[in-house]
Amino acid sequence: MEEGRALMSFAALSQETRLHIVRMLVVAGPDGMAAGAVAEKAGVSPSNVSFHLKELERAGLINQQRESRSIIYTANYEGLGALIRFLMEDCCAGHPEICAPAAEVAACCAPSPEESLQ
Amino acid sequence: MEEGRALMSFAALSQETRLHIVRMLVVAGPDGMAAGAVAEKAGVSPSNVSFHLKELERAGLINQQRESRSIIYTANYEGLGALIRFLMEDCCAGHPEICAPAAEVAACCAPSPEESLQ
DNA sequence: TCCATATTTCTACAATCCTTGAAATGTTGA
DNA sequence: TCAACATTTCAAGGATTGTAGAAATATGGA
Repeated sequence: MEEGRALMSFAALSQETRLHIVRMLVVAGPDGMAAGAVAEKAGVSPSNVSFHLKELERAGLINQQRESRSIIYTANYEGLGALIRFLMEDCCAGHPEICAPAAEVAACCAPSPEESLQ
Repeated sequence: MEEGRALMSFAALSQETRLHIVRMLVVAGPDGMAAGAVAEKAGVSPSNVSFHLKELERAGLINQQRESRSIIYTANYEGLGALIRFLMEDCCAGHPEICAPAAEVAACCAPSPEESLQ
């Protein structure tokens, strides 16, 4: 991930409403949510949610696609993963002191491929 | 990590000079760097570097300590690690699609305790 | 075609952030 | 005590960002 994109991503996540939106969309999964639903759940006006959604998309953290009258937004897993990786290897230079705690999280949320059944 | 601190951390990292400073301090390791050295290496004025260092400290990403006339800044490994963890578990809800790539990085930069010799 | 729905774009304004240079603070050694 | 050094604080200005509401765009159905 290039630095410019990382800077945009950090800026995108540094705003409360936008951080909430990302969380909501991650939880919503591949089905995503329509802009209106996001606005309602986040408690902001349609025009305001549109402003923030655009910012998040510009940063590569969410995706959009039209579905009839609605526009459906989904979390961009690739973008979010790339940002975490940037933070670990580019920014923190892979320092074990920093990355070790993250490794624990990774270990418990990402079961190894062959035993991902339970 | 509470949300407010995460927001501050993201804001802190969303500025080019500050991102560079964090990188420099991570690389510098436990010895850290004096404010003046940071300013010179980052190519900004003393007062400007002071402004950014304060912001980074407020966010909990760096530490400071006076050493004679100089003030030595060091990366705050705990703070940086906590931010990565926040991004993985709180923000991204531990989604394997997002965290798996991070797990690879973690695996290669954090050797298991009993074989950290080579 | 016309209307209702869903969303975005535009405009204006307030708030925050970044930069700059000057002045202030704290530290050391003569 | 005084001068030099390292850094921070302050004040001012310009730039960027966030918010609100009105107007515009796109879609689908009567």
